[in-house]
Amino acid sequence: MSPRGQAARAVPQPTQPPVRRPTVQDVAREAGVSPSTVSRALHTRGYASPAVRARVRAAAERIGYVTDHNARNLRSRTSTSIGVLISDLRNPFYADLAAGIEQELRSAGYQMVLVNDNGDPAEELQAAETLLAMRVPGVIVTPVTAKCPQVLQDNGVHVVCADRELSRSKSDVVLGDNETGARELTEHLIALGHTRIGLLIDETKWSTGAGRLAGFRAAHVDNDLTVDEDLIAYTSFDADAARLTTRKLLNDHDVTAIISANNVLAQGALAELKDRRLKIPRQISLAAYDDVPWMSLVQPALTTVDQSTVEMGRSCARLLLARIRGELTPKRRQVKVPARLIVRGSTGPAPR
Amino acid sequence: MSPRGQAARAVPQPTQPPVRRPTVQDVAREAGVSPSTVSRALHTRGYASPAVRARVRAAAERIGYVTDHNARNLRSRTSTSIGVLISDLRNPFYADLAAGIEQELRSAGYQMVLVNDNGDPAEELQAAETLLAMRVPGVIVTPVTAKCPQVLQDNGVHVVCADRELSRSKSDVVLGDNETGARELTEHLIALGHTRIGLLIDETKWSTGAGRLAGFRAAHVDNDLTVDEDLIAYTSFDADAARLTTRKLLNDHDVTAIISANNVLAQGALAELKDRRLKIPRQISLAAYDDVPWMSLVQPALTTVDQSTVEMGRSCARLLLARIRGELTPKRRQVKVPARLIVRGSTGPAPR
DNA sequence: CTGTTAGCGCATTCAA
DNA sequence: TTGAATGCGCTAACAG
Repeated sequence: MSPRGQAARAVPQPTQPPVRRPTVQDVAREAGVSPSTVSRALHTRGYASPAVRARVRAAAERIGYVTDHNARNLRSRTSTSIGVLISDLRNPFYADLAAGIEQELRSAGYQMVLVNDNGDPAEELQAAETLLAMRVPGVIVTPVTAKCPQVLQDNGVHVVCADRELSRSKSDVVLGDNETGARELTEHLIALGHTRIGLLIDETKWSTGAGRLAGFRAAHVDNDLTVDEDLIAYTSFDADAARLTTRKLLNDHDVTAIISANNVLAQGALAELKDRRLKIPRQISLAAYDDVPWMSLVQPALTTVDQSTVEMGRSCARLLLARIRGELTPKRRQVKVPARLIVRGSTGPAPR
Repeated sequence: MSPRGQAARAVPQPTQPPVRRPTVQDVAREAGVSPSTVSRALHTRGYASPAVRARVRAAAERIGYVTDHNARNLRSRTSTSIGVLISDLRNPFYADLAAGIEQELRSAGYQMVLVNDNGDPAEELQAAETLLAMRVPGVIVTPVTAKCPQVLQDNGVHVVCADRELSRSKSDVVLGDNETGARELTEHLIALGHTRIGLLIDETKWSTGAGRLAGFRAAHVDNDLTVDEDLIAYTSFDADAARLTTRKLLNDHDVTAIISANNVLAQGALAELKDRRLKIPRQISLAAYDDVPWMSLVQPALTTVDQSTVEMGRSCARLLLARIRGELTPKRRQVKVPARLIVRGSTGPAPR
């Protein structure tokens, strides 16, 4: 194996020759027309008499003809495969996002090539190159690095960034309303009398973390509270780390409520609270950004912000397809998907 | 839009002509060799002197050459795209399965085309046709209908059925050890003194449901208990239905424990138990087949059977690739992934 | 080991 | 409205 670079990419194996599949030639013979007529009858709008069209389709059906996308893509320099690059399929957020994307793509006749980049810049870039090789017309990505969208766009591939944007991106983007969502969540707690609220957060460089933090701050400001910076607990992106960070937060400070910035961190926070046998919400309130199913199953159910993740995915797909079809002005589009506060049992009045 | 049939399939839009990308010709010129030498230097093993190979790769890198998969696939009659057909990406079971598949495929240089068929035979079949059009060499499917694997195989596409098999399938298959898993889970309850155990199950026609039911029965037989058929509560496949079925089960029978046959049904069962304020496991024990993350988060955490779902996905991919590469004898392969009992807090001694 | 030739299956010119 | 000719970009034969 070569060490690196594009030549390292795997290549088709000497697979046993697949069965010979019918071609337009075969259909043409069967229908008694020319190959080009078959092509037009099957796909192009206009340019084929209804009679011929019917005959050709019948013939195609009869002999089991199925268009060869490779040939079609090669010739027409288009493709109906769309690349989707996400960070972690096992995280319900990304799974929902992908589900929304796939649904919309499929109903428009497109296919989804899904790559899990594990949030790793190298894998993300490698994936981008694979998608370039596939000549996909567009990619939806939850970006890790600006370089990935960059490379794709430099090669004429349309890009929609999903969930977050990095610095000054030139691509279309679909974002959740992180600031509003976080503000409402924080205000909900403040309204319950909480003044010492811990924020468990993993990153603030992406627009997601930055927005949620901003909303958290804004809620304080709007209510004449000052944010105690020590209550902003920066942690790593996994549940175990979140648990340890929560432990430290509770040891060092007397917070009456905790907000976790996403669904994964919430797992860690909840685990720690349960471990300490703290009564929720009597002794401490817990709330989470990014509602996922388990949050309704625990007792008490968690107060959360629902990001409409599936809809976010659908939006991404719709936007990308519109772009590909040339239905949009050159101006960069930014779509915002609403965030919705869902109050459940895990938040209550602040203990005195 | 035409009503149905293959001609209805969407076709590439008149997208704006993409940027012109470098071809082997360009690389050849840049490196001062012939196109075929470029091809060999870049991909084929052997048949190119190290010097030339290096020169070609450097040239390719320099001008930003990226292989065109469409052209390559067309010419070589192979493809590195693999179809994956699953029922519900939002269900963590399928998400994990897909994640395992993708991981293994990607590390072997293959791409995953993911289709969510929603457990619908029509969508499944439609997806199969799309994958035929893409000329994928193989497909991994959690089958809904026997027709789907059938159609694919008839067209020379290798198929691996994942998680379950339908009737006498001719395809390779990767299954969980449902019978053993369910037996161990049931025996665990029996050992705790339970004799009236409810089984919440949605289907018994697929090998999954049938296997789990068989394991449930076997455990009873092995322990000289007779299965009360009324305690086998057949339900629909969603959580809400499971909840209603659980309600009925509890109303009509005095079970001391409930086993749910999968992770979705467990949601319904748990919801109903909580709604009734039943103390778990003091008043009733609850156990679930198919461990997913939330089951460790609820209080008490659920006793489950872990299906090694990600590993199951990896196995599927490995098996399929081996088949594609022709490394396997013609004989149909059946891989069994172990099931593992995980005892947590939701199961306890039977109340007297 | 390398270059030349040919053609994968299709959609698109252009003529008729 | 249809048919004939062309070539998308690549790799498999073959010859050298």
